[in-house]
Amino acid sequence: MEEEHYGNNWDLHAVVRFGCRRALSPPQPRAEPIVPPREKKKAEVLHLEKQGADAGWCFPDLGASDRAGCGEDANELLKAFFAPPPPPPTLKPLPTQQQQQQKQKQEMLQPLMIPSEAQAPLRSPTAAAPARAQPSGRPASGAVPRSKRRKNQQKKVVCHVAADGVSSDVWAWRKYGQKPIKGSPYPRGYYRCSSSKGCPARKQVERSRADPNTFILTFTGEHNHAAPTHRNSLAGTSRNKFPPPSSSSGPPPQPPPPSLLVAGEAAAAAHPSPPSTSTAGLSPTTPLRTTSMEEDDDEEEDELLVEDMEMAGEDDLLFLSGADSEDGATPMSSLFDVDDPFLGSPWNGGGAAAGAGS
DNA sequence: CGTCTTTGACCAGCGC
DNA sequence: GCGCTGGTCAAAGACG
Ligand SMILES: [Zn+2]
Repeated sequence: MEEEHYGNNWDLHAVVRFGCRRALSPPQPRAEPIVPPREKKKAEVLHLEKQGADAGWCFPDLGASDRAGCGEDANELLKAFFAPPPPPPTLKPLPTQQQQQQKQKQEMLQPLMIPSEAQAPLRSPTAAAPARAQPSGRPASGAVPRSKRRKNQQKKVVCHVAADGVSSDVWAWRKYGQKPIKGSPYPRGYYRCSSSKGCPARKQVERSRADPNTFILTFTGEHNHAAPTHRNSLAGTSRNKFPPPSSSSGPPPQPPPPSLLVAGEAAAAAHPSPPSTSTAGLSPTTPLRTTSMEEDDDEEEDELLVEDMEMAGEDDLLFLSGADSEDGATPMSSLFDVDDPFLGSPWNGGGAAAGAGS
């Protein structure tokens, strides 16, 4: 049930919105009561706002961002994540706390994130890192249980970034899942660090319901390896799936500036089409292959400026917000496909979207 | 050849 | 105790 609903809803909306992102920028009139009284727990979230990837992407440091200097700390952390040079391999299991997305949504609805009371002042002592692990139920699988994913105790860093920001990281991310979220018209994409096999770092990309132009990135886990100077995988990386000849989807994508790197997750999220892969990584030395995507109008969003970093004093989550940037064409490829295969957006030309489909 | 993407199904956690 | 949601895994397909 929900899926169907979501599918229809976010797909269309997403597609449409994105298509007109700039042209129409109506904040979604969706007035849904997204505030389920269900979740009210504690979560450690850091709220950071950022605009402009170039300005400085921020990466989450799940391990260190506690709440105390979240602002500066967070920034540094973020930077560290983004910056390939100094990657401290020291990662420790971070305490984890989970947050409720619905709550996030609420915050997003607000003009900026307000950490204040919105977040609950709770926190847990530190739990051991989740470390995803094995499927618990699945027959043969790995060795770790699906993870002890505690829904409530995972430290996550949430960043709001423009579409381009989504793909701005030095790490390569591989998409391992996508699901519609109940309070959001848009689906959430789940990405894992593909730079290292055992890297527990995970990234969730979701389109902001309030600002379709903005993406909400949630980082969980820390990288246990240095930033990749160059992705390990070259092969299937940037796969761009262009839409079929039919359609119009618009002009071909423009070459994204090398500044960003990373592919575009946002693209996917926002645009249905393209490539997928969020490859990212790529350091300045590495050319990014990423893909291109086809963005119709917004290709220019790439700069993230950190506008405000507000850390919720007690939030366990780090919120970064990137407003929409407008410069930069960041190719996003597959963050989450908002395009959804079900709807097939016109952008893609009919469905080519995502690609897929398989 | 290798990697990544996509989709479906399962499981776990949480809330009521 | 049940139901709901979210998160992850796995398989197949596709692309570079
Ligand atoms: Zn990693």
